[in-house]
Amino acid sequence: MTTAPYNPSELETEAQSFWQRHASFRAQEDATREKFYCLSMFPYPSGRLHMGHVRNYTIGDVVSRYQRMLGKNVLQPMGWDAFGLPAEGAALKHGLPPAQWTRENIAYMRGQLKALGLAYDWNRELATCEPSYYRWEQWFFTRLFEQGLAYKKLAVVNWDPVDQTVLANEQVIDGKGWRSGAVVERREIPQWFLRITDYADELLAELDTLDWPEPVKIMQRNWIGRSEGLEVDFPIDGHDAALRIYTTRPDTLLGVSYMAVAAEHPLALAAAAGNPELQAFLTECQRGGVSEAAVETLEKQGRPLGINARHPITGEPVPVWVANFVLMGYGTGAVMAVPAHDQRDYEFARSFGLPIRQVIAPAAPEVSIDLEQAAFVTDGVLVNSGKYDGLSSAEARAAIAADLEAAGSGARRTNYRLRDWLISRQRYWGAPIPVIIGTDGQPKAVPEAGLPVVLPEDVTLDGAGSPLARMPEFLAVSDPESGAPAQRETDTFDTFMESSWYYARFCCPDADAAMLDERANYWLPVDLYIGGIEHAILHLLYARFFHKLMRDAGLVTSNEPFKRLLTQGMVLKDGAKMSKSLGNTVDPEALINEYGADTVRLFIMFAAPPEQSLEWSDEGVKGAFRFLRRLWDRVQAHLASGYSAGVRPPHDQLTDVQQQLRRQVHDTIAKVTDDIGRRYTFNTAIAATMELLNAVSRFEVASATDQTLVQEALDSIVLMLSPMVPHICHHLWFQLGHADAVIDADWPQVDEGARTLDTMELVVQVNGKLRARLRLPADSSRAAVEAEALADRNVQRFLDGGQPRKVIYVPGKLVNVVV
RNA sequence: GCCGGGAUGGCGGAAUUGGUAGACGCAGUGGAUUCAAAAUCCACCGGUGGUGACACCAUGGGGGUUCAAGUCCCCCUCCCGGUACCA
Repeated sequence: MTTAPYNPSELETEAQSFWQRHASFRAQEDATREKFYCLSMFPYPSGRLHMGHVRNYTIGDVVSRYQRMLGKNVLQPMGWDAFGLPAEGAALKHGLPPAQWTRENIAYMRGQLKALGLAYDWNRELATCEPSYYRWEQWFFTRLFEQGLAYKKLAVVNWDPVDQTVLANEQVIDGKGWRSGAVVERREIPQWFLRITDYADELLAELDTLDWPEPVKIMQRNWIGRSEGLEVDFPIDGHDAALRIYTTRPDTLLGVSYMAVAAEHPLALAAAAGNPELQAFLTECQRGGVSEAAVETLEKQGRPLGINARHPITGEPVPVWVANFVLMGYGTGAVMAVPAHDQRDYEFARSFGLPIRQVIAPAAPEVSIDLEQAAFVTDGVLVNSGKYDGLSSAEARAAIAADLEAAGSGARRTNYRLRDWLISRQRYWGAPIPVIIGTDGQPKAVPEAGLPVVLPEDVTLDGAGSPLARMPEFLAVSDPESGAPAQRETDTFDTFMESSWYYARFCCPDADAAMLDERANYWLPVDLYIGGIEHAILHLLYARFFHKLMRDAGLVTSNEPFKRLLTQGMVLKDGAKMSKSLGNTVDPEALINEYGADTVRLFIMFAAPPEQSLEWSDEGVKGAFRFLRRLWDRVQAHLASGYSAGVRPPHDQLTDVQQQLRRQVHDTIAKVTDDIGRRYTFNTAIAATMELLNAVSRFEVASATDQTLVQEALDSIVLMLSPMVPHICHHLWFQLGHADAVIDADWPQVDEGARTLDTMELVVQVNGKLRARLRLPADSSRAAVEAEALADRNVQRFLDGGQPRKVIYVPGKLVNVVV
């Protein structure tokens, strides 16, 4: 009998059309069933799928299909994070409207996703650039605006003085504009914000309730950066207003040797008036990008302003400096500097010859410090601090805070590193901010009847600001209160706004009378969210915040959007991230055409565990293909063996070899279940099924019972692999004689009775070094094990006639003889 | 700069709770099959020494804790992610 060879392209098309015909992945709310909402981060439609997408979506698909086999009601949707900067870049380069470029990319990438055989409910597909989506975001913003949770204030941006436009941090390269090459300037403009800081405490506290990777939670905690400290006012000679700073180290207050303010600070501006040299320095400080990385890695520069602050305790004069590493708008735009106990202040003081005054000594006398080399930054005991001498840092913090509060020059305060979320962008390709600048100059929310504010799509970009500002048909509107002619806001939303609630809209994408309806509370929260580690802070924090806003607006009942999180690593080639600029990309589509989607999926799940970076290997892909062909051929050989599978005899009536095969089948089921269900280590799950297939290949079939056992093994392998390589398993399952599709089969059950062994293997160490192996009855007593271990020839050799000082026995595993 | 992560054979990785370092796969070597090649199958496959049994060395570098360390602690190097307007 000749059997058909493995032909992935034919078989994958067939399986996909089966799923489509049966609407297999359509998700229906059903209160009687346990739900599982599995979500992979939706893609930005950049043009083509890359391997990072393939990895992300395969992981989600494996979990979804596995959960379905456990009997859950699974929702796995897909959509498009469609607004964003690259569309504007492409528009400038190719001269076509961002909307057209975006929609063409979506159409192409949708086809690529379908070719991967992902179990999506395509009925729920959404794109954030559609008014049917962003109208609800606009509506929600108007609610936040009315509640005071959205507001406008000045903020610093990167300004390209040649292109006369605001630049994204990414568009600032070495302090210069990406297109013009002009030196970027810092400029303050009015911007929209959301009060995420109002939710800082809750965002911090509820991290503890989440089943997320600990590093991600730590990063979010550090980002929120809650601190207990003291706000201190330093009076300024010749000024009415004091200089206010915040410090978490009031214990070092007596060690202050200078103050530093931002270049935009009123004190700096006042001092520069009539001082061209200082003015030139302030202008110099305006140069360069605003990103924290750019600012913090600058060479620290400063100038004395020639004015003094008064120390709030000693009354001594403290010189005020302007410094390029202090930013206006982060905190108060001013800091106190204690060079002896802060490394950055130390380096600045060293550069500019400022005093370094020690006020903290190590609590343990044996610890020596050297202020000639570095600052001493840990807590200790106060010295050179007058009446506070001898107090511990903690005691001094309390005492100094109390004294300053009593004197009216200080106040204890909880502070956050987290800043309010800047949501306005001076860009075209985004959701218009639904605001009208009234005749009185005040911003007013667009009334509900005026929503959505539709973004005009037929535009030409020229790289100099938003085209919306030059479109009278968009700009002209009447003041919602007075009816008089007024202007629309031309800023658009940060695209993180769209990605902060799409997971909820997937639950009810067709709701046209509300942002969300009751279906959202059936599916939410997302049970498993999968995406790149690069989103560990911003996207995930914004989405958590937005969820709480929606909860407080009565739209959802849960507190958190994503119960469990899986952060996937990057896909690398030759040790570097795949990117067009490096020319090391691998096109998933070409590989699917050559080997089939199953091979691509299998390799990407096998090459590394999901959280680690994954090194691409073309040879490894071939190996994955060979394995699938071996699986295919093994099933064909089984079907052609000439024996018929029947009822399996009881385990204890099987031969040793038969029992051994069954034991491996059920050991493997147990391992794979744990690997997929708990550990998400798909690579080791695949390795275990490969070993099982190797065992089946070695197993000689010479009876109906043998055939029955091989059938059990192959059934199990196909079931366990089906989440990862669903197309080939769809066919093999039917070939193995099952009437229903493998997607509707139950996950295999472990037969514990098949796993018991009546012997155990122990390793014997002498002084922690492996010296022998023993095979003993599984029920051997400790005394019997020790006796056998000590009797071993090699163990005797290493005892060298000496007596064991101690014998450590780890039951079932190891004996360590200590001499 | 700051926050988080990583480093194991020629390569990707395994070792799940401190208990056999190198599972599984790739590459390679030898053999079978073939007119030949591809494909497939079998065997070997960290280093050094030894015919061998086996011994010693070895998980980025240095130190420590422990009967026992890839795993825990301290210090260091390099690489990666984030750093609020890339998504």
